[in-house]
Amino acid sequence: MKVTRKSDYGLRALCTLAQRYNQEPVSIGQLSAEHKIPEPFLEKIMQELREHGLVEATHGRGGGYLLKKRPSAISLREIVHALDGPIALVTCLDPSLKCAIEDGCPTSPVWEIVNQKLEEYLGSLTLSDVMDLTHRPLSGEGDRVSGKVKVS
Amino acid sequence: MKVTRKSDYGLRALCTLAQRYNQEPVSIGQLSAEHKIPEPFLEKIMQELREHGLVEATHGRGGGYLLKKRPSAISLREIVHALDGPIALVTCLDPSLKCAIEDGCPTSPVWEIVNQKLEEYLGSLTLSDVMDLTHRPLSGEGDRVSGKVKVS
DNA sequence: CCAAAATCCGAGTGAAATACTCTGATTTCA
DNA sequence: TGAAATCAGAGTATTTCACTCGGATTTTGG
Repeated sequence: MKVTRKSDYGLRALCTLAQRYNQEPVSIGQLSAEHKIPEPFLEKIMQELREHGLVEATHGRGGGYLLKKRPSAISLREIVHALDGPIALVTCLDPSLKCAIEDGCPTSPVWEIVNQKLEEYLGSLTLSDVMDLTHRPLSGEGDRVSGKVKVS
Repeated sequence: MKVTRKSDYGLRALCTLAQRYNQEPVSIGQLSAEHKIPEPFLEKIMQELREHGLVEATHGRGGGYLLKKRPSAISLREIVHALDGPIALVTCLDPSLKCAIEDGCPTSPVWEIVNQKLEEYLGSLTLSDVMDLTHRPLSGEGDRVSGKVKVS
């Protein structure tokens, strides 16, 4: 039950791009230095994000990556989908496979529900929300609301 | 982002035990035949469930496993915890490890929130709910409520 | 009492997924 | 034209997963 490092690294990089939204492009070198992510690995990640239309790249000297949409229009769900693929909480739910037990599989209905809940929730969180949370971490003051992110 | 087969298999086996709550114990042989789970693997799974107090075993002829609590008192969360360990959506969140980036990790706050949501949700679903869902699958009739399980 | 039926326990293994790396090509701009 | 950047695809090491194996222990029916 894990989000891969790819998704986590990708999200970190996107946070930086969100901060510099509408500014100069940011290179892999800068991003990997800032977040201590291995360069060639991050390169792959950024490529996938580009292929999924979350980011655009400019080549050559002074080049790098830019967000293609505003931070509040990019959901966690999109990011995870781009890097880890659609969420299939259980192997059964992977559309490319078929459940061994054809009829009346006793568990897939629940996993489907949980899966959907998770997708919905990830869909409701945007890059802006992530940045808000980073700058005002959850500590002490009980339940807090920031934007549409409710913790309790 | 997957629940392991262990958790899925464990849940299936527990469904059977829930059906026979307060009856004779059910052996690994019966359980593995019913759900097409490899016997020695299921044996391990049942042992872990016992170690976590979800199930009790009786040895020898006619022996097998029984639920230790009523089905409505066993949550999906407990089951997953017993078999896959506490949910750590991202490696960072695993209490036994430490985040590479000590301060101001830009992503852990979000993952923590999502993690907690997921735990809460799994905690709200019980074995009884799972069984209700199995017998009345979600199809056609739009959003439906069964017990405290809300799908929409 | 003893043999069969069950669980218990610890170690081991094969395959797949994850987390990367490497090499070289291509684009862009100063 | 060459340095700085991305692009593209193949390759590899490590870890996790999904399961196996062998033998000990407990219980009960006959």
